[in-house]
Amino acid sequence: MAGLKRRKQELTRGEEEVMQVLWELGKGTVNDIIGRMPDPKPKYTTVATFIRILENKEFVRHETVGKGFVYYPAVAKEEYARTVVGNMLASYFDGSMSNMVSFFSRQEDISARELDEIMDIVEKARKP
Amino acid sequence: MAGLKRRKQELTRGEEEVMQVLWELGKGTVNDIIGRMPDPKPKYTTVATFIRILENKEFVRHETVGKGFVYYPAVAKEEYARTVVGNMLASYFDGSMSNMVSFFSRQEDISARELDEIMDIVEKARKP
DNA sequence: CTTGTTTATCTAAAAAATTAGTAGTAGATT
DNA sequence: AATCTACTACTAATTTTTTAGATAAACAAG
Repeated sequence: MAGLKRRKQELTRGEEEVMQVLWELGKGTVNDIIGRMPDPKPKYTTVATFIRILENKEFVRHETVGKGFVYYPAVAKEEYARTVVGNMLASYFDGSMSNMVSFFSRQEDISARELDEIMDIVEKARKP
Repeated sequence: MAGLKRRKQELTRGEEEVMQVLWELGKGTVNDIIGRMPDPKPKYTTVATFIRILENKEFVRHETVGKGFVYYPAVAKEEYARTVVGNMLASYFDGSMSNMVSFFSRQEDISARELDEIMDIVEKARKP
């Protein structure tokens, strides 16, 4: 478009769904991926197309095993999560993680156990 | 598709960009919205189309002011942020906010000041 | 009151994303 | 070797999203 510009290196929803399966599997063939997808399962060629797109975007690579290909992530889930979280924080919490935590704790969307855990994590991170 | 199913009540990227402006403005005409969009600005009818879609999705409403319409959000930014964050946590952090905080504190993506702030927030939330 | 301006609605073109068919190939099977 | 099978590559149809033109209505200016 114009004012409505794409954020670079973002996956579409379909691409992301395939990546999620591949992150879970570690590696696998197209059929392995389909096997992990919920019903109704997409056709082989549909998933193969997403894989091709993901290889072009350099999110996926493959190696030849026997007659066919085994695909695996070229971008770690954690690495992509950073992008996603960064965009989300920028869009909704002024780029600040503490703003986000603050909002959710006010909303009581975080359980007492979660709060305890966050407390521990932050304490440890502060004095290493 | 099939295995690749849409998450309900999610906005497309273009729709979301218009919503962001409307959330920022509180309320405004189509031209007000265009005025806040980055160059190159979209055409009037482009934004008007997104507004119509957003009204159908009940994310936006309007009132008549003078000759034209003034649009305003029907869904608060915070409310939609919950959906977005919820989906993100489910996809990348096993649904757990503390997992997310943990990951980012390990990555040293959170500054010392942010950690202090989160500490304060969590402390206060724990004993009200 | 006629002409220009603004703006909402309707329609549709263009682009992007999703889905899937077909063909070609290499290896397995009889 | 001829056939069958499983797979990748290529192509394309379909659907969704994005973009914007054309039309019509309301109002303002001369």
